[in-house]
Amino acid sequence: MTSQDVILGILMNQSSAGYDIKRLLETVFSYFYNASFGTIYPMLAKMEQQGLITKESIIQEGKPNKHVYTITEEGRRQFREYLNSELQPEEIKSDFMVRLYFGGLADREHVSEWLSKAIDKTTRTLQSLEDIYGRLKDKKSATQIICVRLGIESCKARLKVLNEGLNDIKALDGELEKE
Amino acid sequence: MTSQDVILGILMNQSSAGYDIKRLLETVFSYFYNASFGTIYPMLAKMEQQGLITKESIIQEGKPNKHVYTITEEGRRQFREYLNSELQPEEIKSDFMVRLYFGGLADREHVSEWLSKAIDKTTRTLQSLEDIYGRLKDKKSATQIICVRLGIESCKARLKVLNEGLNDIKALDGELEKE
DNA sequence: GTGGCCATGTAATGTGTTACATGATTTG
DNA sequence: CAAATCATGTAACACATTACATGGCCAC
Repeated sequence: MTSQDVILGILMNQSSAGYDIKRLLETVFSYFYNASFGTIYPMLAKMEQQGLITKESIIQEGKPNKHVYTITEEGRRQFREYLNSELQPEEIKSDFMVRLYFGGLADREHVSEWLSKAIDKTTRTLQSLEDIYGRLKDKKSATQIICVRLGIESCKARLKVLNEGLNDIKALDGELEKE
Repeated sequence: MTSQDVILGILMNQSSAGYDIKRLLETVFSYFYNASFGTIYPMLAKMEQQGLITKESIIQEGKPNKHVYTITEEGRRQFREYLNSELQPEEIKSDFMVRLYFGGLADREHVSEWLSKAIDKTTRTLQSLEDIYGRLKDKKSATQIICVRLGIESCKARLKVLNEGLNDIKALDGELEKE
């Protein structure tokens, strides 16, 4: 899976401009995918050249002009090819988990701070996923519901362990202060 | 966090060769980090040049020779600097979740296959994390236990939703066959 | 005798991020 | 009046993967 496949998938459902694609990625996709403008805009230009999408310039008042891209038949074919291709393993790069693993080498203050930040972030992610779930529960496809539920349940499980972990670390701090 | 930080962290605990580092990453780290030989070997060479680590050649019989690297004081300083640096957000790239999101555009057979594969993989990951947990529960630091428990509970939550999801999809298939 | 494990390394390639450049409009 | 939002795009850079090259030993 590359950014091209993701963009094609989005355009399968509705024609969009690069800016809109970024917005969508930031909201719904942020839990499992991300791409910057520096990826999206050059990729859209490349895809247009290859005939996977067509560009339409929309002149807006009070706002910059938009380039709305629409998927072509060739683009649809390419997307179907992606769906038929081999499923790729998940790629994760978690600074937080790496630090936790090496946590024995860090001060307890640092560890507490990392845990607190992870709790904050996970809480916010959970909130946003639950919002999405509430809004889309009856409208969206079965697989999108599974997708959002996966995020929600993962966040909940994560929060449980994170909170217990933070308590454990703080308990260790308490013991030390007594001595 | 770059591969350099991870390698330094590993070498903080024990001197290792590139091959051993890869092995370790594949087992314990695989849930939240990964690096290929093409990253590890050039990085070790670069780090030696910069004086962060020292190389010792071990001549082995019946096996190829090994280059065992040991962290220097400068390397330790550099690693502490990493622990003091700003926590970086998690990076995830999940082909599986992307496909699920676009699942409405795919055949139900494909979706079932993806879910089954995800269930298999998660089950195996859970198994390996529980093995690690069993072995290290009493030996390792509090933060490493949190780290492994995060993986275990995430996998369990994931499995629950995946199994429910697969049943839902199969139920839809059943309905269709009746018609 | 084929394939897998041990063990290191290089080069080509792919892919993506960050920072910069531009500029009008709206919101606090 | 500063900052965010809308909107597009480029160029330099960082970083990593894949495939290749080498080669002995061991198990099936």
